[in-house]
Parts: sequence; structure tokens; C-alpha cells
Amino acid sequence: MTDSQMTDTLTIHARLAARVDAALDALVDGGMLPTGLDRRNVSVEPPRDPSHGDLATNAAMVLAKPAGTNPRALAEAIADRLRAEDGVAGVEIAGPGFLNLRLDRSMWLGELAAIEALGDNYGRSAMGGGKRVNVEYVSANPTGPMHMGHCRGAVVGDALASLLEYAGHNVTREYYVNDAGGQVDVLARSAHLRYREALGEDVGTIPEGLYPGSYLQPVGMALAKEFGDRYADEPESEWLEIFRTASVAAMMEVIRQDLASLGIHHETFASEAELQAAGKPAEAEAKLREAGLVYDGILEAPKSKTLDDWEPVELPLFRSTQFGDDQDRPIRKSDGKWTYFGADLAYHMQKAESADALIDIWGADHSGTVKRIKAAVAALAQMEGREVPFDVKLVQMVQLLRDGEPVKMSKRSGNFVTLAEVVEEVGKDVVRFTMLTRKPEAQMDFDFAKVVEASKDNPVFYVQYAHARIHSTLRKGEEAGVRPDSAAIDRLGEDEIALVKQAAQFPRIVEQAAKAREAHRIAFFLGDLAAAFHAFWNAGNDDPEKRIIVAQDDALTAARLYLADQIGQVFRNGLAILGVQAVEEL
RNA sequence: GCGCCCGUAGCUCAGCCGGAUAGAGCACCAGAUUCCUAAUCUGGGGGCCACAGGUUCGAAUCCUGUCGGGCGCACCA
Repeated sequence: MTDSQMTDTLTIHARLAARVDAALDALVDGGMLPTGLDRRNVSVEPPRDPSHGDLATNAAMVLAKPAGTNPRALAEAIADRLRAEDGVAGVEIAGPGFLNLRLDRSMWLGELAAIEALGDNYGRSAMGGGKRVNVEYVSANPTGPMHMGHCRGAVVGDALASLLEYAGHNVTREYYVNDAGGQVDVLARSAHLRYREALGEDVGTIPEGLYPGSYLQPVGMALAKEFGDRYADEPESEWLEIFRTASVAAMMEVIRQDLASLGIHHETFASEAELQAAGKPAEAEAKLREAGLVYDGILEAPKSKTLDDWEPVELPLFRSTQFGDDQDRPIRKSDGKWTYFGADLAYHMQKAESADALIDIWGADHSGTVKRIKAAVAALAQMEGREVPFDVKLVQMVQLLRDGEPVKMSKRSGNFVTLAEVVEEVGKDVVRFTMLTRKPEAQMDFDFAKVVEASKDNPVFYVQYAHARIHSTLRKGEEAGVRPDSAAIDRLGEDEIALVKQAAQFPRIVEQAAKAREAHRIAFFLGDLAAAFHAFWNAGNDDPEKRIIVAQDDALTAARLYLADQIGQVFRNGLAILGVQAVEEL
């Protein structure tokens, strides 16, 4: 039995969903429901208002219509089945046909045992069924260090990859290296200038059109050391390729370090240059031409602005309009080289060969190109009959603030805030968690002063504080000679059960977040759980009997420590998905 | 002009596949500290879910339109 299968059989939310399902099966056997009803919209989840019970299902409302019966009657029949189940204390029918379930205490206390047994695997799910999901994120151009503009997409992509993995998918984290376009030629020329500088030449100010950043100085020095003055006065044709390869490699090394400082490690770095060298875009073009999806045509002049040098030219165009795009898109330029899109199209087709689903994380400034790339993947389905689900997640800009004032960034002058600087200043955990406290498609501010604030306004801190409190309590207990023990677990009261109920939502939250592909839901769940734990803790301030460590009552203390220990486990598991450390002390 | 994202409390934002009386934090008001970390907690006031239609047993959620904000609209990357 695998870990994820264990989760499914042990956790409350999975068990109850299975029971509702079984009740429906029984009604099908008994002839009350027709066979083959679509149950995808049947949910089993806690009602918003806790007074309605522990769990509610909408099964009767969803199925009544297709079954040709009325919701109340169907609800009665389902309720009868569920009442007979062990651990179900009561079933009520409410409103238009909700079934509200009340569970025995023992069911909830049993969830603590499930957390203990599953440990780091509590919350893992088999939902993904081992499907191969390729998540492409970051893919920053290899022309310099990462800056803050890349940060959010990097974190969002990485957390999403972990989340999907946790939910039972076979995930590949991929970085697409744009090492074939004009910008890497600019990089090579910039490196050549720094190379001459390293040889002792006074290069003055860096000319317009070259990358001015000082991060290229070490690259120039390394090249000077390797080649001496061999290429100092040679024409570009002699050195461009060599310098391009060397400087791209150097930049990728810098980027890998930047990513590592955020705890991000991609399994695959796919090179655009290699893709082209392997003839992939040409292969794709041939296939598409055969299917009538690429033709030679003339592009309309751009509508946004008038270009002086615009001339209508015949180019190979991909029929993206057939898939909802506004315009067909060129895959090659008039000089015969591949456009970015032409190569990207081939790249996505290649990715689709070895994946069951593709996800790209892009900056919102690329929103205009979503349709054409989705068209490319859709074209693949049309040509080969293999449909690969493909999501492009757009991540909005982050506005950097310092004391409420925007921090100015200008890439042109090389004067941008690098990722490394920010991580150095506020720490990896703060950066990661903060980026996940908002849904990715909403704009966000990142205020240096606020994100490092040690108060409950700061969700990073608030969650870590809850975990640290649990840890320190366990330590205190140990000092007093009491260890967590479930022997007296029946003595836990309603407050404790309420905390368990909340923590027990974790597996369900993981599945829903994975399905929606939204890792930020884990962050919000942890924030809520932290609030519940702090409230629970505070009750002990008013009433010493409610403290976790209760004087003169080792059995009860052990039971509460056991509870705290399991809640701590849920924090650790949630934080692990987000790639944030569960600290033991603040 | 066109495309994408956003619009929920004074502010910053959650709100699951349509579900029951729309939530949290900040700010504001009133409280709690002989305490296992008060870096915290308890209670209170505060809403036309931008607006107008539509779909249906039911809409903040789905559809259409309008308004407002952001991003984008090269054979660039």
C-alpha cells in the first residue's frame, strides 16, 4: 500500500466521501437512482455555518433532477443509509435538500491518529494518479541576474509544482532557456566589451544597446584569462558564437544560484538553441504545413503603432486564428530565422510528447501571446488526436515599496532590484510566503518594512509563530517529564475537537488547491489554522485548566501535547508544500 | 480600436465545482498579562459583492453588456 492510498483510507474527508458514494451505490442497486449518473458535482465538505453539523453533502440536490425525483425524497433515502454508518451521530435534512452529518467524537479523535500514522504524508493524495505534469516557470532570459520581476512567477511555479506532486502527480520542473534570440548576441557583444576592458582597454561608458550591468565584468575577465588578447581586435564573426556560449553559461550559473537562494531547483533546463540545432522547429513546420495549419501569407501591419520601416512581406504563418487568436502568427522571419514563437511552438510540442498535462507560468506582460501558444498545443491535438491539457497561469506584477514609497526599477540602466538582494535582505521564507498570500492574478505590493515585521499583520510570522509555540510547548512538557500520548485522548474537550476539525480539512484543501492549481490556498489555510491555534492557546491564559500543560494532571497534559504535536505536523506539511521552513524558535 | 487580468467593509485581501445568514486582517471602540512565548487573544460596530440584464430551485461565483483600474497588442523576446 502506498502512502497516498493510506491517506485516502484513513482521513476523515476521504472516508466520508466514500460513504456517501457507497450510499448512492446502494440506492442505484435498489432502483431508486438510475445507473450512470454524473456524480462529479457531489461534494462532501464542512458547512460554512458549523451549527449545521460537521459535514454536509449536496448529493440529493445535485442528483434529484437527473434522477427524476425530488430532492427531499432522495435526501431521506440517502439519510437512512448514512444513519446506519458507524461514527455517524446524526443526519439532518435542511434547506432545499442539504444533508447535514454529525460525527461521533471518536471520528475526529481518530483523525489525530491518522496524522500521527501518516506524519509527513498526511495530506498527500493519490488524486493526480501519477499523471505527468510539466510545469515550466521562471524561464528568465539568460542575459543577467534575476530581478524582482521574476520572483513571483518563480515562487508561484515552484509551490504549484510541489503542490501537484503532493497531490499525486508526477511533476517535472522545467526552465526554458532563451539562448537563441538576438538578446544573447547583445549579451555576447556586451561580454566582448568587458573582455577588452579586462585586457586593460579603457572602454568608457557602455554604449546604448549593450547590457551595462557590472555583472558581466567577471565574465570578461574569465574570457580574457582563457583567450588572452586573441579576439580583442577580431571582427565579430570570429568570436560571437564563442562569447555567446560562454556568457550564456555564465549567466545561467548566476541564475541557478539566484534560484537556489529561493530553494528552487529545476529538473530540466531546455535550451532553445539546442532545440533549433536539433531541427525541431522545422519538423513542426513540416507537420503543420501538411495539416494545412501553416501557409505562406502576408502579415497585416501592426495596429498599435505605425512603423516607418513596415513592409508587407510573405512569411510562413501559423493559422492560430483557427483556434481563437486574432491574427495568424509568423513562425519565421524574413531572414529565414525562427521567430520566438516559431521555436516556442516546437518547444511546446516537444514538451507535450512526454507529458499528460502542461502548465506555463508567465508574467502578465505576456498575456497577449497566450492564445497563439495555446493554439499551438491545440493544433497538436488536432493533428495527432492526442489532447494535452495546457494551462497558462499569468502572474501579475509586484510593486516594490520601501516605507510606502515605490522603489524605482529601470532595466535599461541596469539599475534594478535583484532577487538576490531581496532574499538577502528579508530571507527566503519571507519572500516565498509573501508571494503566496495573494492569488497570482491579482497585483500585489511588496513592502520591505511590512514583510519583515514581527507581528500578526505579517502572515509569514503569524504561521511560523504558531509552529514555534507548539514546539516550545512540547519541549516544556518534556522538561516536566510528560510526552505526547494518546492514551487519555477521550478527555479532550470541544475546544480541542474544534481544532482537530479545522486541521482535518488539510487533505481536502490540498486536493482542491491542486485541482484549481492554486498554491496560495495552502497559505491561507495555514493562516486560518494559526489563528485557531493562537485562540486555543489564549484560552489557557484566562483559565489555567485549559492550558496544554496542566499542573498535577499528566494524563491530560499528555493528551493535549499529543494534539499539539499533530497540529504541528499539519503546519509542517503545509509549509513544506510552500517551501517555507517550519521554524522551531523565533 | 482589440485581447487578457482585476473590481467584495474606510484600507489590504480570502471566498472551493453555483449552495444555507458574504469572511479575515488592518484601522476604530471596549476588554484580557501572578501566563505553556501578550510577537497573542476575546467582544463590538462597519457590505447595493462596481453597475444593468440573463441562466435556475438557488448567483459574489456562470453568460452578455456598460463603467473604472492594470498589463499587452513587431518578423522583438
